[in-house]
Amino acid sequence: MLSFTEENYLKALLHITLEVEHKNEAGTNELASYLGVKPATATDMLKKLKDKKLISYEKYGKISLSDSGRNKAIEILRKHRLWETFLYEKLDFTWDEVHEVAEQLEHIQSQKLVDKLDKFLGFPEYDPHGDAIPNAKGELKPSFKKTLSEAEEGTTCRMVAVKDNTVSFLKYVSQLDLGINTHIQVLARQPYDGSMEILINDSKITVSQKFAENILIV
Amino acid sequence: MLSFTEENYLKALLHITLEVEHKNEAGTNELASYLGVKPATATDMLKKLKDKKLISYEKYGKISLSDSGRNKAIEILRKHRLWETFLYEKLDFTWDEVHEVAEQLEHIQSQKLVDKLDKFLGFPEYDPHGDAIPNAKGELKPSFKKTLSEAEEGTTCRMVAVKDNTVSFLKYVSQLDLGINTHIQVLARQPYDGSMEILINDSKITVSQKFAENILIV
DNA sequence: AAATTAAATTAGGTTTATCTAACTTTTATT
DNA sequence: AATAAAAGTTAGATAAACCTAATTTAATTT
Ligand SMILES: [Mn+2]
Ligand SMILES: [Mn+2]
Ligand SMILES: [Mn+2]
Ligand SMILES: [Mn+2]
Repeated sequence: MLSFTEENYLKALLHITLEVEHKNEAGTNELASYLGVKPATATDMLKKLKDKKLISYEKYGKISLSDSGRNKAIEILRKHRLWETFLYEKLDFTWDEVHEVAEQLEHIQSQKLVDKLDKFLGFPEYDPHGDAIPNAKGELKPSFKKTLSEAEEGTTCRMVAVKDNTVSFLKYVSQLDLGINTHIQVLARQPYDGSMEILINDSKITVSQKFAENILIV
Repeated sequence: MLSFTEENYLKALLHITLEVEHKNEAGTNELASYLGVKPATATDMLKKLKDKKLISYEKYGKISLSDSGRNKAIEILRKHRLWETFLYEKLDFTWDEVHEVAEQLEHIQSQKLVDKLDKFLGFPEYDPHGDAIPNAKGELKPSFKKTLSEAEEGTTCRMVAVKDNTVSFLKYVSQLDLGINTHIQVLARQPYDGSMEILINDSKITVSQKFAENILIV
């Protein structure tokens, strides 16, 4: 049985390696800064995770998840996203509130609970942020790649996910009346700073490039 | 914020002091054995809980919960019993499976989650074992006291709770077709060993005194 | 190629929660 | 009242997860 902390290291490695396509490895400092600990602390844990064959790693080398480490990490990701969906769908949490609580719930150990929760929610495929939920077999759909900042002027697209999961970003998105499945018409892009004029629900708004880079579309 | 472990000590103290009416105190060894740790370990924690003013305690003396310690313990008990109810009512867990998972879920920190869960469940008053769920104000109904072993021959009573929460007991109870709200007719009590002949759902069965002492009735 | 910078590790501590073994205090029994 | 037993505490260790400061190795830049 893995500790709470070990699980968080595995999950962090999965997130880092999933962030950039075909990257598949992480550095000690990168991992430490992701987790908010010092590199020395991460080094200690890396030795432990290596002993348990959850990662492959050599002194001064890059880190990558082993098959069993990856499976474990995906299980945790699955629980995280199922719990977020539960909180959002059944308990009326807003999408900016779910993550913090799911960070705790994802560590509850009970295979039966995960399976029953999945069934109770109707085997959802996406969480409230549009992220794919790994299924019971551990299969994870590739994440959406195209951002609003890449949309052509004059086209219409549909928002399918967010890249940034911070409370402040999510609150801002909701405030603009934007959400998963909102249709967005791209009116114009300002060449100077990449800000965009878009039409949603018949109202015209302007968003920054930074903002547009965090909205995923199809 | 209390640690997982500190919470478990408070909860244990509440359980011990609730077990016997007007007892309201516990000993170090009693507490340690309840928690499955050594008395020396408990002594260490007692100093810490005293410093935090969660218990009142003097060296070599008895332990009792302070008001704030009791409130904290009742919050945890509330969460425990709400989660048991959730697992039982919404996820189709059996009543012998819920406790183990609730032991983990009771430590999730989110006031909003507790309130929303309570509402989602329709503000239940009793958990799957017939134990009262403390309400949002921290009010806890007194527990049932009369056991089947005390029922008069020839009378009919209704099962309202169980005293023993172990998996083996609960499974045995279900197997006998007994559950919360089952009506029980007491046919006879064997003077030799206190075993009882009872009628439930038109079938006659015999249960031991030990068994009857763990069935609470009205 | 040498020097500089960045990345990672090691050494030595701290805190929390646990243990064993030895000791002290309290309670019960003769 | 003396003794024995039970209850509880203290001292000293260990393991997990973290830290700072110093050091080593690898990667970049001149
Ligand atoms: Mn999340
Ligand atoms: Mn999410
Ligand atoms: Mn329980
Ligand atoms: Mn219960």
